[in-house]
Amino acid sequence: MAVTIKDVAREAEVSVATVSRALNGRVNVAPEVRSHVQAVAARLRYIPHSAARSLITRRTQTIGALLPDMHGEFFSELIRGIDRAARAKGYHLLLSSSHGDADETATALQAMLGRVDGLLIMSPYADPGFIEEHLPETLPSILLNPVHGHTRLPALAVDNRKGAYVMTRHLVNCGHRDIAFIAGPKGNLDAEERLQGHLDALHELLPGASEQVVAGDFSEESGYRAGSQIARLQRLPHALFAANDSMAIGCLFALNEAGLRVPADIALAGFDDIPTARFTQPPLTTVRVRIADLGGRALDRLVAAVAAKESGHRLPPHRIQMLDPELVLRSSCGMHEHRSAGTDAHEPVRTTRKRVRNGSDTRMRSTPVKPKTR
Amino acid sequence: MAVTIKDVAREAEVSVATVSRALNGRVNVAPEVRSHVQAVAARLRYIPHSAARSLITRRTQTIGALLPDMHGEFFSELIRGIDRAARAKGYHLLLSSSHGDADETATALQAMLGRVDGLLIMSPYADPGFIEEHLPETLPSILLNPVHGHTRLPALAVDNRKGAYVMTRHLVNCGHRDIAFIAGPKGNLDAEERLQGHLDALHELLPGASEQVVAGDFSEESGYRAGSQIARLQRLPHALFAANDSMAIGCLFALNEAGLRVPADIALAGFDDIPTARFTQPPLTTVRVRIADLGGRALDRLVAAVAAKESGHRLPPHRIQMLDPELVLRSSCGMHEHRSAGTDAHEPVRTTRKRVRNGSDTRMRSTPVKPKTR
DNA sequence: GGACCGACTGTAAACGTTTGCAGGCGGCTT
DNA sequence: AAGCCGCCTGCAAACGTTTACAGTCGGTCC
Repeated sequence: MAVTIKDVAREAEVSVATVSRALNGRVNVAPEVRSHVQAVAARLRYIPHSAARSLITRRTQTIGALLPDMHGEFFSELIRGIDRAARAKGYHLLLSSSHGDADETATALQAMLGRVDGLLIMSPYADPGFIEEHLPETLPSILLNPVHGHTRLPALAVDNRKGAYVMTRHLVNCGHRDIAFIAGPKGNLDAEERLQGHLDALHELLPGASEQVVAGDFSEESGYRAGSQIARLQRLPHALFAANDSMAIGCLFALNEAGLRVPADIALAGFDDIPTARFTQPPLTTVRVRIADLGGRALDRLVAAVAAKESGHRLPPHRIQMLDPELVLRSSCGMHEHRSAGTDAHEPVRTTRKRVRNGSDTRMRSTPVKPKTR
Repeated sequence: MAVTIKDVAREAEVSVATVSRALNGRVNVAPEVRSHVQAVAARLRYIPHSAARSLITRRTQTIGALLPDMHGEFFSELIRGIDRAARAKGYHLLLSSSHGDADETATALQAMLGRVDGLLIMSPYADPGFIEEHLPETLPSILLNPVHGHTRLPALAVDNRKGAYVMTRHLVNCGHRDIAFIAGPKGNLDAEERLQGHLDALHELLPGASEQVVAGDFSEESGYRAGSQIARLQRLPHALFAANDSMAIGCLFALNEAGLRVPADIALAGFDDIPTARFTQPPLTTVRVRIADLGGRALDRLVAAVAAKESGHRLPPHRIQMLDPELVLRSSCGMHEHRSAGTDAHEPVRTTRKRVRNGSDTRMRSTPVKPKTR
């Protein structure tokens, strides 16, 4: 049916071996033969059968991405980063997302196993036991956003703790002394790390301050509930730090409804910098995660691992690489009313600022910008 | 290296043929033999080599998705729809997105060719010439959001025209007589269809009304510019209809800056229902596109085409299938001030309303809700 | 002029599966 | 008791590539 290498060989009056060599850019094929073969292949619209090739070469030129059920900008940015990097390296991307539970994730993983050279895994269920159970030792894999205890796999993660720490420090620097935290779901690692970062900063910078943690689950509704609850308190906190932007936005609704003005009556900050954060009233101060970068770097590292395996080299030691998030200062934190952001300038890590398109953002990076590798 | 079917056969003391039949659920294998083989395969952690299988079966169980450079919710929803449907049908998803120009798209397409059973194409460059040039006749494919003249391929598209028509009709029903339109980029099909739908409604419902079309390019900035320009007019239109939400939001900023109140001074509507639309002040009336549905249906149809091809059936005639968008009524259109939404009830198509979570949305569907197939 | 060498090309094996075909074996029918 | 039939199993070919190895051919060196 389809045209194979044999058809090309017959038509070009050479052997299949020569066709293969000519088309794959091997040396040892006469230039005129090569161009002739290429011409014939193009004329016949020859498409190599990648399965046959994979069978003999034992590589698929495909990496798999196993992702959780995600929405919006976070998902699209992550994919963009992975996809771009994959194409740059000549790999295809096999995607499996939207897994609701551990079983689904396991099934999806199993289904990918024969078909990929490496695996990028981002999953709340990918704990060491799960990995041990379902992932062959020999398949190069990278974990994204894990820190699920320790696994044998290398990992890349956003430094949630540092991000939350820096935000809380910023709030303190703005003059807020009484800071409440709206937490994410119990058992969610991101949520717990953010809480921890907040508490660390609190204890360190405001010794003796009481911990005020309100429950939430990352949903807008839970933010709304937390906001209403807080608005009813006798003694209002100075500032609210929500573990993600969605909750911050829900909270903002509740505060508005209660007649409280942000940031005049109470300051507010979020985490993630979802696009909507720029458009709330007032615009939301938050923590930005460079998501596309996260995906791209993960892929680059995975490809390196695949290459290392094939050339028989020992893989470099499994490291967990942390990506620093950056503070995005808008007006909801009240910094312009209490103290200028300059207060943060005494922090030990170097900071950079730049004006961006919107005009109302001020970004601060907590570490020097690294030059892009490659 | 890896464990193959032969290893399983040797270990289970049967032939490879029996292993194959046992594992693939063929009939004609004794129950006890089957379970024994399964046990051995599991113990050995046997993973079938999918390339070898593809080679002989001539199917990859993979469909490719060729997508343009997209951001945010639209992208993630589309992928979600496709991914879910693919998994339900037992197909893998090979993704290639973020293509900036026709050459890049062609390269990505070529790279997919040997590896997929079918192709889902959404690309501004996928015109009939491009298709003819790069896509083999024999590969089942479906176009998403095209209507690029006519191609030999079946297609699924959002009915931009109808959506814009219905929105303009709604604005007219709200009492607005003087409606300006902020257009999308020239040459963009979505943009042109939306403009056309608006103009159709205008001419039909307000005969003799003058066309007021302001240029834009779908970016927030262009919406802002359009808004400033309109705010400076001697005679303000009653309503503004932006060809997408981003421009509507930019425009809203400009109107606010100019001291105009929405909807009291001027009504505003958008298109797409991006998440941010719920959070603007006032919340934005817009047109919702059920994107995940679009992706899911496209995949279902593609799989049907693949199956048809394999069973040798003639494919059903290539149809373009239109998906109706739905009106999302919030307060920016001023409907509650001029006329109640009930005015729309005389429209010929059936409408349904429901309260949604947010409490401030009223959705109207312009056609009856179809039961989910399967 | 013969041996050797280098550049190129062809032959054939191998990759891991699926599946058509044939054969074995037990039980049932006549 | 012989034949038949149906269930189950094994043998071996085939899928389309890549690549080790062998071979051809013309030229160069002694």
